[in-house]
Amino acid sequence: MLESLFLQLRRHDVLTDAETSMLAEAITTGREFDTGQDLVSIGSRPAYSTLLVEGFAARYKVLENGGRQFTSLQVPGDFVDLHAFLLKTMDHGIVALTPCRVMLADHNRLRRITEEAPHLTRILWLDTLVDGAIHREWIVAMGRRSKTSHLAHLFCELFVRLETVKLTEGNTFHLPLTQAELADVMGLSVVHMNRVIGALRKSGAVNWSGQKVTILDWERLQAAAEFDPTYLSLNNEPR
Amino acid sequence: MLESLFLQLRRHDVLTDAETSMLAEAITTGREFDTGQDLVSIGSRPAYSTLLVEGFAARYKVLENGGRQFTSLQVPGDFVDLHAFLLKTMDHGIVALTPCRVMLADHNRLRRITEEAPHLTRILWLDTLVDGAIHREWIVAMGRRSKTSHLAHLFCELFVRLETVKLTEGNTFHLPLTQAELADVMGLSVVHMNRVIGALRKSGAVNWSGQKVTILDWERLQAAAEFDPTYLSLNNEPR
DNA sequence: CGTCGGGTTGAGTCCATTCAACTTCGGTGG
DNA sequence: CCACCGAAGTTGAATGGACTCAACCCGACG
Repeated sequence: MLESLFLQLRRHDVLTDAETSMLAEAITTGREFDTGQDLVSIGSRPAYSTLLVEGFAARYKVLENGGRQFTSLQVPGDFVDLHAFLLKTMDHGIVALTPCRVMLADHNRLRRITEEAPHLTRILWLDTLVDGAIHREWIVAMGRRSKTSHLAHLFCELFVRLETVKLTEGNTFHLPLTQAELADVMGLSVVHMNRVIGALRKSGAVNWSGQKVTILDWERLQAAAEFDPTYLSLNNEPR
Repeated sequence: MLESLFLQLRRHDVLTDAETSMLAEAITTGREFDTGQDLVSIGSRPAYSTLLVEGFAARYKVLENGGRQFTSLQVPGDFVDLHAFLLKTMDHGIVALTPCRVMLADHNRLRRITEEAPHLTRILWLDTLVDGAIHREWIVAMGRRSKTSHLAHLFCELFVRLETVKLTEGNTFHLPLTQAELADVMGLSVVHMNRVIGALRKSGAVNWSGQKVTILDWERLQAAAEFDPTYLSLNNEPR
């Protein structure tokens, strides 16, 4: 159940057996959610952090006019609300985009880790820092990239992140989002989202149909996106 | 020199004298930068983290077409690149928007803190988590708020953050940004930025002229921005 | 007095939105 | 078996927002 998490963490640095088992012991009972349910709801003060084990989820905020904005997409192995361990109060919700299986890490256990396992603590801290780095990249994409470039960047990012947790096959990956949900990622209307997808499709670098994204020309996609994976901190080095 | 930092950290939780002095000892020599200089440059692997003591700075990325996007604004007391302690490689630059004075925290000292002072470690971790929360709020603003609402939100955020470090006077604060720089925050052209500012000014909730922002009607500004400061984690509680 | 950086304004173009219609596809019930 | 339905995707047309290009204002400063 925890392989995805460790695949992610071990891309950043080596984990000892002791660290692995200490973290594994902190993560207990699972739970399942249906599509559309909140894994974590806004305003809550969870006593545990949620590890996404299977399925896709997203962090979001809703405005008074009904507009919804996703602030991140979460894939298996992501600690979707590790930040709540210290932020205490959730300032946003997390919704299941597909049926999801999660496991829970008790905050008391996490606190114990910070007291007894400094290196493991740094790795968990790093995990939240990568989240922040992704946020920054999204801000850049929303502010200064063209819409097709933004979409291309998103595909690049998802491909790399899913590759880490072995959820790609060759140059394809499963993307169970509707165009309306993607619009809530990119801050567009559904109609325009559809046209941006059409444009990128026509460019020939990538195809997306039936929940399946196929990268036809990685070089060209990466160039269109100006994608530089540095921000994902994928190299393994002492932290 | 370090008051601003401690004002910020102490809004989140109590710091003991031992923690205060341990952190203070980790933060050494200062340095000064002129407007426009990079405090930290993209691609670098700093051996220390930079604490902004005086002045305004911003994190940014530049795209191939020359477009620049700020991903955060930094005010005195902000650890502008604490994340580099674990991310190692800077994936963005940090530029001085005014003359800046900074101090440096050696990464070896920070590592020692993670090994000897778990609670202080959690507070520093929290500091980076608040950064992430601000990023999320910016994503929401860029994606789904109207432009005037986005600007109003930014003013609310800056007011609250500057209030924490005692850089407000009544309902005014000093904002040493050009409209072009603000445009790089909001992802707009300079011309349109100017019009958005004009619109917000005309609404009467806030005024901005000569580097001085005056909030004329906080209630109305906050309503226009749908500003909820929860994401800044300003309540003091055990972390 | 002239220059330069920053701010402001107008006009025209392009982009993104809304509203609306229509398609496709799976699922469900008569 | 097929008729119907709803969710997702696609397309067209009209409106309004945001961009570029360009001009001009203004105050600081040499």
